Amino acid sequence: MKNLKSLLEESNLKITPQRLAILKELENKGHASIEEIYETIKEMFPSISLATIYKNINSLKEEGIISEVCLHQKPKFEISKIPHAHFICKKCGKVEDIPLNEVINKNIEEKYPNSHKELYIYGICKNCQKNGNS
Amino acid sequence: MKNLKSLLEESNLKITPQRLAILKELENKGHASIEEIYETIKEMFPSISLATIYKNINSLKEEGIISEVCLHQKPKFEISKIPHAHFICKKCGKVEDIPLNEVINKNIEEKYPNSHKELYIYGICKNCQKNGNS
DNA sequence: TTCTGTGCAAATCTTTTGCATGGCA
DNA sequence: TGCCATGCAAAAGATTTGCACAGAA
Repeated sequence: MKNLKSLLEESNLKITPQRLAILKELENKGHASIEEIYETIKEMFPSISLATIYKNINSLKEEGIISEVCLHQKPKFEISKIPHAHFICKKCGKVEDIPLNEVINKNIEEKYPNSHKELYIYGICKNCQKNGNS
Repeated sequence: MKNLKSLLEESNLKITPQRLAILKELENKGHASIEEIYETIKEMFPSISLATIYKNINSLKEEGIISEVCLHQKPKFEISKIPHAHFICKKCGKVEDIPLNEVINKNIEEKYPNSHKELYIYGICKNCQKNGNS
């Protein structure tokens, strides 16, 4: 509980019971969706509003205190082809196919055998790196 | 155009101009979102409905003709920590942290230097592999 | 006391569904 | 001809916004 409070103290966000509850839930579960957070917090905190969860998740993300695990991004589609990895630009959303490197492939196969794997690398593409920062 | 038609012929789906247009758009762009598909097709095909795009994208996905690139999945959040990869179960949605393997890490760094990387491995977790197929 | 955060309600956006009509096989 | 696909409109779901009040600093 101490650590969570200090996360907020070191940011531009005020300490509120709602924010502490959200962080506590994330600490407990490791990963949680908006709904999961809402349902759990509502039990001890019946008056909390979904809008508050959304607003706080967005503030906490902007401050870098929390991260979004499945990058929220419009889903895109492609005609199915042989397995390959994807490079997805976090700024412009462009998707590039990249061949599934043998080294990576074997390495993951060792760790997660018999499992359909899909590899995504999120980054900033060459173009966006040139034109503007962050 | 010939190949696209045969994709449908070999499936349980009927050949319609709308479906061919969607596949053609995906072939041209490589990857496209629902909106992008809709906007482009509407130009030559003003009467097409967004619902038709959605329905067809879902049918084409079920037939395995197309794939979803950013797996549509409720976004989840976590307290920010040192870089690590995520294993995400495609069935139950559970997220597991996995350490960023040195081999993988270096390998990607060589290919995509100076780029904030996030690695996701989508698969079926041990639990779901046990309980039921597919 | 000041200013940010909360909670409600409404607005907006995204996706799905029902149904009558149209078109492929 | 039979049945699946389309297009419209409405429904359902997800997320954002505006505003008045409450609470943190």
